[in-house]
Amino acid sequence: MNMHFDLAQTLPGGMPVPAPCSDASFCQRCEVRDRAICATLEEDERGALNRLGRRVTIAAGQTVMWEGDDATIVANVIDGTLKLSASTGDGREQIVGVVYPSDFIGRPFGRSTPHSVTALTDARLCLFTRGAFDGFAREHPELEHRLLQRTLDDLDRARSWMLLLGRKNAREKIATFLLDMSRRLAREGEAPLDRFDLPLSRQQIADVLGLTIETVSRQLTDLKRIGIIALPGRRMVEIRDRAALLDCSEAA
Amino acid sequence: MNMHFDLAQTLPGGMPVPAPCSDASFCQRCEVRDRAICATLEEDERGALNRLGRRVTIAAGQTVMWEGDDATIVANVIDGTLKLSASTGDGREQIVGVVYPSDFIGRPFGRSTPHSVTALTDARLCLFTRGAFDGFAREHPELEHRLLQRTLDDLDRARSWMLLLGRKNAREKIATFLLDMSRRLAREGEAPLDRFDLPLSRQQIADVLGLTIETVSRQLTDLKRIGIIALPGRRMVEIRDRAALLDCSEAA
DNA sequence: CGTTCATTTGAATATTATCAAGGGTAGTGG
DNA sequence: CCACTACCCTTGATAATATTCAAATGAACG
Repeated sequence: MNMHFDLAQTLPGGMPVPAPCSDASFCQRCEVRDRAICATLEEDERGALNRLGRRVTIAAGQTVMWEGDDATIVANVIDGTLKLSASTGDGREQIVGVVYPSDFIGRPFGRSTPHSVTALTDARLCLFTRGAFDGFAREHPELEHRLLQRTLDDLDRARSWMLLLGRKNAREKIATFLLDMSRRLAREGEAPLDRFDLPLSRQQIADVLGLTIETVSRQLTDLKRIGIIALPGRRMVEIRDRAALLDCSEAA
Repeated sequence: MNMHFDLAQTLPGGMPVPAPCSDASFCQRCEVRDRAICATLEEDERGALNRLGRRVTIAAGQTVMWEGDDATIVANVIDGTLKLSASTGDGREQIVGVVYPSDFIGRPFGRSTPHSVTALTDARLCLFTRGAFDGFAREHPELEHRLLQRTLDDLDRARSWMLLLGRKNAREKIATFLLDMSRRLAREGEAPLDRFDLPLSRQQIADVLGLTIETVSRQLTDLKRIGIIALPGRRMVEIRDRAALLDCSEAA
């Protein structure tokens, strides 16, 4: 059961597609209005962009875009966590990014989507068709500038992750990952968390770090054994000795 | 012996800094004028940008920017090949990008440079101070758009390299690397080369692929032994069986 | 012709992956 | 409320792959 946009765009997985939100109050009530790329738009311009977008709800596990597909949609993440992933012909997977509320997903100004986008939790998106978004962006340099800033940040992050993938050992990878999570899950500008719920399963952590699930499990157990972290629940992590964990991460 | 700009900007390594090229003909004769980000600017705007830039020559091995430094300069690559690299505290290095003529380097709109930039060959740059470039870019949406496109492409490339670093074995890494080189060294839009000179030493190849120099050497020797490639010289590679090499690369 | 540096090759070792069970937990239905 | 079942995670033993250490080869340069 696929539903179709009136714009002849299709979303995989048969998720409910609400009517266009012609009501400008959508943006005024938007949870990420101060952080998403549309934050710098004037009130009336934001209204115009809003009329191009659609609020969409995604169930955990649903894939929004497939690697290699024509790039037909882009979106702001309003709520939830999603993964960006690439995979080899024989099914090995690498998670190349994890996105959170206010992040932007999809590939504007290009032909095909270079990686899959899959919801890790239930998620809500503010979805645009490529044609509509690209056109609007070209006419609004302020929006493109925000998008550029975000893309530059993403690139920095991707490249620093390349150092992890290419040159760090399992222990260092896990330590770096935990510290990164503790920072990213904290509220904007606040101190990193010492206790948090991982949004990822062990397998997904392995896919982020280029390891196997067994190695992830063993490394976490080891860090627990030596008292650097505690694991109060399947997905709960507590950093008990941040300095020691930083030592393990061996970052530059 | 460091030389200083009159704009109080410093370039490491004591490379010669020519006077500003107030002569607009610099751009008209520029080798990369049709491909660099300035390509879409109007003639007079390009002249204005030109007056902000300086032609700089870099010797092979020189580092133009250091990881973690304040981001004070950006540049177009006019000629030569440079590497972008990150490293761990104990000196392991990962090359996170290789740039060629017409590429853009540096981190606009940000505080610090996330990775080092080092010349692999002698190189010529069209160099701008951050303040001057950022200001000009903000006033020229067309330029920012080109920069956005380039950054999006770089991000795609970085992420597909993450799949290689995290999930491919040595054989696959080497095969993917050779195919990538044969494509990137071909002229824009032309068929991939079957024979080319590597711009990288064995150690640098290792740093790109997250391997050791010995593993790179062994894999190349093996590929030669089974007749998929030939190695006519230290740095020369000939692809003798592209289909087989593609098989080895196991890309999605 | 000798020196130097990059590369290749070899042998031993280390790290991580793979294969194979075994435990825990949550959710389901009796 | 208590099995039962799935699924995820952990643990153990073994194997594969790449690294490390060491030495030899070879090309480039003065």
